[in-house]
Amino acid sequence: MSAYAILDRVRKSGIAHPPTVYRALNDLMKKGMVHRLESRSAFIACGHGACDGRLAFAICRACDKVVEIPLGKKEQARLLGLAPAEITPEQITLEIAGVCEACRSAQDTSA
Amino acid sequence: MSAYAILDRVRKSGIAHPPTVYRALNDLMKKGMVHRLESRSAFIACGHGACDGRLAFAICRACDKVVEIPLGKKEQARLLGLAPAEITPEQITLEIAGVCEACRSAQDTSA
DNA sequence: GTAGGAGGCGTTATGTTATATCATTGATAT
DNA sequence: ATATCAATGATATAACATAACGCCTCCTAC
Repeated sequence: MSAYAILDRVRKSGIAHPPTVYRALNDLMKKGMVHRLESRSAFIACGHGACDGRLAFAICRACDKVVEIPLGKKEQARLLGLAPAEITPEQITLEIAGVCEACRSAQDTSA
Repeated sequence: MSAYAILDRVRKSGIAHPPTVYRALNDLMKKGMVHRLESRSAFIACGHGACDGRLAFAICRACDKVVEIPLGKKEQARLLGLAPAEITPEQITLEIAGVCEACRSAQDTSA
């Protein structure tokens, strides 16, 4: 969901302004309960309640379905290792866009 | 640079409105001459004139310096392979945030 | 050559995402 | 009780992006 979609939802249950929503999202992200999809400027509730490790995401470009991909230590290390010597890596953003099974089927049908 | 930073620059050399800039950026991106940094909502000129292959980026969180990281076929395949069976992967977004050497030194000095 | 239409470009307007800033409330120590 | 500071609430605006329209050019058919 976008931050403003969230805002619309919570308005019904009380007051809410953009900064309130963003503050809540930031807190939840610190706790690993919400993740941000950089390539979509959107947010998603963690499917596991809370994640500690780093995650990648697979995102359907048609229906926006998102699948979390936990990154093992080896994968994390490998990804961090891609950074040039000049930049000490700290954080990984990995998002894989594609088409999910359902949308691919729908596409075939319409074609 | 952000799209609006570009806009400010080109205003001096004539007319420019946001859609003009975004259209130009989109064309240049198709040609591989400009890349978009999803995690920053910003754009960068390709350091190589033009890239055909997929790229990752390393970005200094302090000074916004960006280093392009060409992804070899093996790395691309490995990254695409992280996608779950449910989603057929098409595109990779990989951005590594960190601190560059210069900013790390500056930090040490001030500490 | 000129009427009609497709596509590109400039422009206006607006939509979407995010944060700076100030006010208010509430807890804490004295 | 009151000064102080932190957390929350609210206003306003900044930053990023695109929808939609009109004009102009260029191509084509006649």
